[in-house]
Amino acid sequence: MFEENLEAPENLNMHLNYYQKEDQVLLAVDCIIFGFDKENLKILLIKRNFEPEKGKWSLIGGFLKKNENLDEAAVRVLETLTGLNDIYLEQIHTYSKIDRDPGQRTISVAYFALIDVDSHRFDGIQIDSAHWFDIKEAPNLIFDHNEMIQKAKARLKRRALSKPIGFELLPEKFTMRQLQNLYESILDKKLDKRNFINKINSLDVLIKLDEKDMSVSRKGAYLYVFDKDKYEKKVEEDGFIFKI
Amino acid sequence: MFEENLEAPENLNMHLNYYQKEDQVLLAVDCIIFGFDKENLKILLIKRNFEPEKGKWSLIGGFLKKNENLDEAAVRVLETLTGLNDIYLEQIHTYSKIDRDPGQRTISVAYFALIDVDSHRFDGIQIDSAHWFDIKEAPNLIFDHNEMIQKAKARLKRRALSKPIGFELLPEKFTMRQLQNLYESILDKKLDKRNFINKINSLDVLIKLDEKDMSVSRKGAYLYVFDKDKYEKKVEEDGFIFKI
DNA sequence: TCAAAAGTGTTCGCTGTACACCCATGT
DNA sequence: ACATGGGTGTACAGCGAACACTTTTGA
Repeated sequence: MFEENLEAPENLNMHLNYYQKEDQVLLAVDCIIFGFDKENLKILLIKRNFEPEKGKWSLIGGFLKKNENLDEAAVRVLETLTGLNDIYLEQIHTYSKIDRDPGQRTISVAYFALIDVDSHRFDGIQIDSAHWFDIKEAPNLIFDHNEMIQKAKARLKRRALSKPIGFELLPEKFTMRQLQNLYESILDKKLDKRNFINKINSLDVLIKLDEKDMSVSRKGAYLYVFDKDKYEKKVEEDGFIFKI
Repeated sequence: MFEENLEAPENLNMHLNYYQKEDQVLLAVDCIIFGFDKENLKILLIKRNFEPEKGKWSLIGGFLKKNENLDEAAVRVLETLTGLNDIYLEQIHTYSKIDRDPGQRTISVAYFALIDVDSHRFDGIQIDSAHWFDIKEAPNLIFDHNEMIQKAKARLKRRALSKPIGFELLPEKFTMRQLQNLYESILDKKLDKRNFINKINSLDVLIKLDEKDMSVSRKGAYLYVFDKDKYEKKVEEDGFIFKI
């Protein structure tokens, strides 16, 4: 599953002699993977099938390798799990409590990732014990992973209120209702439909299509796409800041 | 993380070998120490007296030890330098570019710290090559330390706009002008005197003393103290958020 | 015809911002 | 008397928040 540790142990001893005693530590990344299924905010977890804490739910993670930086390690871990490599990733915090991992002193750098659940059907999924949980119904996790999720949720909220980050979680085409559902999930509160739409429209970064999504209502709802070019031009020109 | 290696001691050793060969790294902390001298925002730097990059300016840092977590390491580094141990500290970001330190692969966790320059006269200062620079006039730094400072400044700005963090940087008693100077330094823009005072007063977390600071003007300026109890009570009761 | 979701504007209060003059005192 | 920084209030615009009814169409 995690193949960080599969090379020959030649210069192992050298390093052992120098650093094992005082200074070197294991460095891991753990990914808080948020998803959205057009209805609710989800989080991707795996069930451990090994000891300790076997059978318990955990974040996806892996160890940093010598030839990569942390961002690259997070991308690799994510790609190993999902087969995807074009995912929004952001470093959150580094956790270092001495006994946070009962097995061995391990420092872990938490990342959060945003995925559209439906568009990415995970053909490349490597771990069949992975499961999407509604963010409200996530189980208790091992180690300090609950704490990591709390921080990631706060970060997501903050990001959603400043950058149009939500669009990373949506399919290319989406309805206003879906966008609103997403923001309600992230902010964890109900929003007024008219105020929300007025606000979004005033930002002027969406393109309304002629197409309708007929799958939910009889009347059908217009589909929109995010106009990334327009958004980036605005950021450049007037320091435009997305704010809901 | 994932310690597949905890079932039996044999297993453990096997994995230990793997880890030491591949995964262990040096972990450092670097501190961005902000100070305020009643006039301007400052940053504390030291001149390196060892290779590599000897003679260049750098942040204060040190390596994580086995018996401490990162927060404790940051406290220790700061205390070693300044003799102070009751300082506001906050983790910012972890830097891991492969060749960021030409000497050896080192991952560094950046912290920012807030100190009132005048109240703390650094009797315990250990490194005589330390120097306070005006934030606008800081020299070029080694490695990725410039980048760290940029992020720390952004974090300080954000914090100053939500929590009354500025009071960490001020002496116990301060004038409105000093508080405004501080916020102008942090936000890097001029503020309107009347609007600032009105805003601060409406927050109702300062106590106006009868005492005046006569050192600057002929008229003298009233001194204030931050009412921490009142602030904390407000946070509890009405989820009060400091916002300037 | 009815059920279920989509779509659409206006009003009001608050908050941020712009702005100018008198006060107290030491020299 | 004057120079220096301290201290004070108002008016306006823009934004967020509250709020209800009509439209569409498949069943």
